[in-house]
Amino acid sequence: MKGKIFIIEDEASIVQLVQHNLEKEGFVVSSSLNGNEGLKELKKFEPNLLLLDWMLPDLSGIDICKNIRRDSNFKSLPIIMLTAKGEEEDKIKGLESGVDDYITKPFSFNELHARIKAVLRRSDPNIVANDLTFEDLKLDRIEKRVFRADKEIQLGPTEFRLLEFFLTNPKRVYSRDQILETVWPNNVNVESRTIDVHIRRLRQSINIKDKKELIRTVRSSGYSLV
Amino acid sequence: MKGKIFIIEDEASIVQLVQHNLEKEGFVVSSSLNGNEGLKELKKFEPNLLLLDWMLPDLSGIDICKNIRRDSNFKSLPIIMLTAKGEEEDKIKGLESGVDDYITKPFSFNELHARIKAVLRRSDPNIVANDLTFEDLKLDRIEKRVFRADKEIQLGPTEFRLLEFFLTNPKRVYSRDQILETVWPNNVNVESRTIDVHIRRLRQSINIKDKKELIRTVRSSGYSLV
DNA sequence: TTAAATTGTAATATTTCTGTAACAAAAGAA
DNA sequence: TTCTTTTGTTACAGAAATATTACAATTTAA
Repeated sequence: MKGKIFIIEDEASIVQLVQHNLEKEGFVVSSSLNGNEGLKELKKFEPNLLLLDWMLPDLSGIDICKNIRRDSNFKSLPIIMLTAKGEEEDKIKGLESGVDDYITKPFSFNELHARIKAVLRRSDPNIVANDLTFEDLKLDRIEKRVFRADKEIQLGPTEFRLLEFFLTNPKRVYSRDQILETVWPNNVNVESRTIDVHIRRLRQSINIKDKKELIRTVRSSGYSLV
Repeated sequence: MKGKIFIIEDEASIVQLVQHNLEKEGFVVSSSLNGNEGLKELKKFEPNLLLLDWMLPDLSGIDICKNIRRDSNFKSLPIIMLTAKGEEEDKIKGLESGVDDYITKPFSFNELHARIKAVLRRSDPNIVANDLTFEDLKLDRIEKRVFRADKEIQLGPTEFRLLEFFLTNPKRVYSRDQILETVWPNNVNVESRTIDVHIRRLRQSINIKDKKELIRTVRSSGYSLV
């Protein structure tokens, strides 16, 4: 999981291309072809970044931008504008609308990807970081390896995702529901008790003799990394 | 406990959906399907926020609104109107009826939740705050931890909720009934004396030698944080 | 194709929490 | 003071939540 990206763009071909490539990169992507609906879906989707077309059939990109900035829950949502050449870059550049970056069509996916990473790195480093660390725990997303005190640890895929999830927000307590929602593939129905078992497995793997327990149980609430 | 919300809305499906989700978020929720009764129940329930349908079978939303604003006990109760599309948003927007926000149906729960948080943040910051503090007492809702004079204190779930409850309104005296209503899960029947025991347990946990007692007993009324 | 690893669940064990009852103590009322 | 009401304290049994284990089914690797 490298974060969620929402796209509002009326050219279906662009959406398709970008969405497909981003998903290949590990992002969770959702999109809308028009402004009004997009705005609603976006708020439901709660992305970590928005790709926003400058010219839309109904609402203009700026209006959407303003709307988002006014909403306290999305005040700091990073936005990258997609503009067509000749759409007065200066205007956009100088805008007070609160855009984090913009890119001119046509663009290569690599170009876009680079910008996305750059913007996300600023706003929420954990989302794009290749390495997640916490105390003497280290997780390498590229090589899919986990280390505790420099000793490599073998984890199954689910335990890996589970640890990855905890590492993006250490200390925070997550309910079993929240864990299920983000660690398990969507619409998969697993018992909430199943999480206990995976927690147990994860604990067993990452715990080293004489080192402190890293996963805290918060009775009636969930688990957290400490 | 993240505060109490009352819903007056005649579409049972909406009520059910919203109520269920709000409860999952930790709010205590009560609702009514029509205006006249709703108004009565609301005043008994004493919510921190009201979700009010604009079009009701008996009373109109505006009438309810006016009634509430006339009642000195609820003059400043935050209200979010639920309107159907085409119900002349301008009118509502410009209204002097004293609505704090409004949302157009159909809406996503996330959208509603965001607005509720925004409105509550303005009217009663403690209800949605992540950290609650009072003197040298600190409660962290995200990490589910409690500190007294910077020393962490271990609390059971019920004691935690109890303290959380007191912290949202320090100094205020709460009757046992009020405490029961908001700290205990709905429709659970426990002896009112049970609260005494939990108060005792909470006291035992948060009291530090040489530090003053934080929970005050108000004979024949209840308890409060001082 | 076989062996090894991974997953979800159910069953069982263990821990921690809760509510109540019973009695003690304190505060008001008479 | 003495009686009455309310609150404090304690201990304990049952409940609830979590931990642990084993296992069958499935997926992946060899």
